[in-house]
Amino acid sequence: MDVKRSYAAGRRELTKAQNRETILAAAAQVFAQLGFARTTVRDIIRATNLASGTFYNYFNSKEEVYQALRDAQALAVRPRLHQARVSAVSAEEFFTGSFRAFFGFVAKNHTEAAPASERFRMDSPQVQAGFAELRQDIEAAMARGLLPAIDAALLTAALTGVAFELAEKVKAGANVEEMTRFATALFLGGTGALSKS
Amino acid sequence: MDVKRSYAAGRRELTKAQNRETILAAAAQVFAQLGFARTTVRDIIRATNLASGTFYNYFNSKEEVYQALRDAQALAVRPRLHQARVSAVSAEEFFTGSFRAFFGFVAKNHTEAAPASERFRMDSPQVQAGFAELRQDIEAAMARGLLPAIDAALLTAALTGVAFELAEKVKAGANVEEMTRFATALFLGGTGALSKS
Amino acid sequence: MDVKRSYAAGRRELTKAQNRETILAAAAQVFAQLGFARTTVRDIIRATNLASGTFYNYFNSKEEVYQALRDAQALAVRPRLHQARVSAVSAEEFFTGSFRAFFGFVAKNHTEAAPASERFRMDSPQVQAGFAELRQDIEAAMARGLLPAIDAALLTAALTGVAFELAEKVKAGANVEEMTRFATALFLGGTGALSKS
Amino acid sequence: MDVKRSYAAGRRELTKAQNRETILAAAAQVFAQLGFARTTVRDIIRATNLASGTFYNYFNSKEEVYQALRDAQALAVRPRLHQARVSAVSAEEFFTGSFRAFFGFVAKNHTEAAPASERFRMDSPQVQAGFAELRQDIEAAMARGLLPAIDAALLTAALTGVAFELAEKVKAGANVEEMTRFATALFLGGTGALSKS
DNA sequence: TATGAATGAGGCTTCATTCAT
DNA sequence: AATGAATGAAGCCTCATTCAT
Repeated sequence: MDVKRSYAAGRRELTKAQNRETILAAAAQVFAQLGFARTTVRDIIRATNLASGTFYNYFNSKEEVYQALRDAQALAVRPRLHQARVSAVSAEEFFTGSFRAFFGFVAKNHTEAAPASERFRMDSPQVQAGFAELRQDIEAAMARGLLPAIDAALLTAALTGVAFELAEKVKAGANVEEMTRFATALFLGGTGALSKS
Repeated sequence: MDVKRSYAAGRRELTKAQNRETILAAAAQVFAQLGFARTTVRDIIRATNLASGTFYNYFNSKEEVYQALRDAQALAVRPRLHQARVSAVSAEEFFTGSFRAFFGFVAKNHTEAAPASERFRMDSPQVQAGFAELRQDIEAAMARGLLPAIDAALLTAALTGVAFELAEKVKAGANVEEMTRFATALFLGGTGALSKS
Repeated sequence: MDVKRSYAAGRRELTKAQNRETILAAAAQVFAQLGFARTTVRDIIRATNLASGTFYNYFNSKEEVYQALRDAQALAVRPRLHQARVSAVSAEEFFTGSFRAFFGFVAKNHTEAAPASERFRMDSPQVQAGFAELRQDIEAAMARGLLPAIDAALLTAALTGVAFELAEKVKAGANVEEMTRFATALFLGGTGALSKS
Repeated sequence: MDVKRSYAAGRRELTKAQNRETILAAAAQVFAQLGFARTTVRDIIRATNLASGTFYNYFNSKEEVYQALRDAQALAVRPRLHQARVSAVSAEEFFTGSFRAFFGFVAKNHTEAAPASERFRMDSPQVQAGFAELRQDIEAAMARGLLPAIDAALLTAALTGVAFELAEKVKAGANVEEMTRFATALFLGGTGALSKS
């Protein structure tokens, strides 16, 4: 019976992980199709083979699923962004590396959203941590003399705004390198000017 | 009889206009508190003294109310932005005037939003028209030689992203002039650099 | 002022009658289009130029409008049916006259109903009176020796059933004379057989 | 585990079947009391111990419930009617058997309807199939020489009209045999006359 | 742990009707 | 008498969540 149990437990573990992934994959698809607001837990369940009750063994709400998805994305993209920034030896590399990594990620990972769906951004802990990390990297770069010493909070905000706005262009098919060049030049020139003002 | 009718009509229309305003005001408050997605028509109605059915004499959905709010805002702020841009005689004036008008409007008109609520943007015709106008103004400024001839679509996106992102700082209490200076310097330097790349 | 008042009163009378007719005409059309069950008072009002409140100066519900329509129809067709029956000098004339008058009326007065609409029959007082009259005419015809002395209640029911069922064929385009011949022969032969059983 | 599952499934399905029957029984009662048009889904739910949402696990609308009821009735009565007709070796048997089966069924299965409620007929597939079957049986009987060769469509309509109209008498307490005799004689004589005209 | 039917709160909307003008 | 906006009851239906199996 011990053997049986441990075997069963092993199977169960596997199934647990699989079910979680099943739900996440279904949710990613449904969110992309309907948008977050119009998606219901039922929609997610219906996109799987699982029973409605099973959902609640893994998540407590669609918000939790959404955060898990965002966290997974952030976990996937953050190290790359961070790496691009800490290894930069010039301001140009700092910006180019960051934007290229971000736009590249967006180009690869975005799914077609419903056309008229609302645009929104939910600040999950991981996403917030991502922005905090960006700011820390900026401050570190300023300390290293890579970037001029300007207001790091505002620069973070500006970078974020431009990155997300151009990301829409990328989703619409724009070229990653062109977006990267544009954003890099904008911030290179912009931070140069800010350092003198 | 004519007098009576016109008097009656006047009274009626006054009440109607008042009710419309009542609903819009309630909706603005509830949207700010709960965010658009979590707001229901019932929430809006409950924030007024009106009966549930009355809502439908004025709007067909929360989306319609939202668009009416956005349109009203856009109508209020667009002429000012447009004016600031067409009267600019230098790139600096172009950016400074635009950002100052926008941040000033945001500082005066924003309502307290729930801190972690989703951020979203609904593209009502008026809002879209506002972006189209921005782009046309940019292109006109390029034609006038005020701005260097760079990709107007990308510049529009970047301006939009920075403006909305810094607007959050303004809502959080940041100084309008400081935000204006920062954004202006960023884009002055940025567009200068882009024109040479 | 007296003159003025009486003139006004005259106008009003006229308007009153007109409004009633307006509502009845609109109701007839809407009932035909939507069926009785799916028709609402609002639908009827919307099919007129009148205000919603005005409806209640003339009728208290759609049921009342419906009865008024049925009564008007019954009033139009009953005298003809009655006349056809009392003037009959043979059983054949009795049936032929009745059916021809009924089918002819149906052919002229039916309006296209929604295809999948429910079929229903509301027994307004006038309609009930119409059936009572049929039965009386039947009994009178039996007394005159025109019809054999069989169960008048059952004969009334059978005539009614056949008449309404064949009326559907008439509405679908069947020939009035053919339906009349068929029904007449059926009841001539049928009553003959019943008198011998 | 198999045992457990099948047991559980058995229990579940039992409850499901019971709930379905509960809803159907409640609907039959409410339809009879209020008539179809005035019945709401809520009325049906209120006539059970079930929660409002439960209704929608079984039916999507009152129309669906109604069709289920009609279909069940049609399924119950059609084979008997069909059997009575195909086994008939004379016109008299054809009519007698049909009417007796139908009136007998009505006498046993009818529920008390509100007296002045509308009478209506919804043409569910099963009901339509019932009429089609009647017509086919009639045509087959004509082919066999049992019935004279007259217009089968009109005969079907006439039989239907008389059957439903006399069924009202049965519901009101009339004797099944007497109704059967009356209807049979009517159609025996009637078809005889029609064959000669 | 998985299942999936039951639950009932709560969303949306329409409607008949009232009543101030 | 006519108007038409306001009313709120009441319909419809979906949903997140529970819980017996």
